[in-house]
Amino acid sequence: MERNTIQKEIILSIIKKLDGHATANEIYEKVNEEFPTIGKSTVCRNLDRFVDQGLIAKREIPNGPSVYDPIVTDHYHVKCTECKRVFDVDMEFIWDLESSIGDKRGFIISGHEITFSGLCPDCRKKQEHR
Amino acid sequence: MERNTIQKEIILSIIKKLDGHATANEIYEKVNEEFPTIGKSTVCRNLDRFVDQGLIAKREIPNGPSVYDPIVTDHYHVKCTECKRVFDVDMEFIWDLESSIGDKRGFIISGHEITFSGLCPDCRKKQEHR
DNA sequence: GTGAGTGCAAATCTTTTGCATGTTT
DNA sequence: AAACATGCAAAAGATTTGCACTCAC
Repeated sequence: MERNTIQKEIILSIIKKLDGHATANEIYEKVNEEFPTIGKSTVCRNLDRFVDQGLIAKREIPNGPSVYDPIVTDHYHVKCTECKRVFDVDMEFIWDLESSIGDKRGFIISGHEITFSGLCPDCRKKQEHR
Repeated sequence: MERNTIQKEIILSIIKKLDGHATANEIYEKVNEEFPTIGKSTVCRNLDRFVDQGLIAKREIPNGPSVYDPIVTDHYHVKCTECKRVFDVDMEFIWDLESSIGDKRGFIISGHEITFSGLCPDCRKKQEHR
């Protein structure tokens, strides 16, 4: 049977409070401020558990650490090529995207991710100032 | 001035010979068979250089090592949820996908990747045998 | 001869794992 | 008390970097 611990409570409350997403490490650091003895592995383990339970979503990002998201509905992301931060994209989710695949060659498709790359407003401004 | 070395020649010929893609490590191992003294960092450095030169493409895969691809034209990929291997998808590249984004919020979009997830035929068969 | 390129080891970064200890039920 | 969860440190996997040495030019 699953047990309730203070660690879980704090980790979950930190994520639910996010306005965007955060990496496991960022979450660890925030949790650490409130609860300095917590271990990074506890954070990672619980994040994965919350994902399994459907409480939060894990967004796997090309060439970078995954981010955890309090919003579990499917949507897409942009990753800034400069600062590597990840943001939500304002775009309809394409539910039937897999129907665009011609020959599936025996694959059973279960989902998809779209990650745009681009320059975020902050980094663009920094570049203009040069 | 850029110099020609045997290492570069071998690495490039190995990739160009691939029928799919391979991770830096897989390429390193193949190169190592022909040229046992080569270092892994030389392989990684040269792969990145070839990408910059447009000779090959680097495909960044969610939650896994990037794969290098002798085919530089844009296309999409499927990653098997079991064996984690990456395959090409038979699907038109959506050149104007970014026009589907509503509010870009100041982002300058430069590209996108779509990675499907699914079960490859090999792993499916293995599951059926149980 | 000069400096780009190499090879090695070490460092980085993210995530996972082994295990003794602590805590919830 | 028994089982589950935690905290720490170490491991694992991918990639990068520092640096002395080598070799292509």
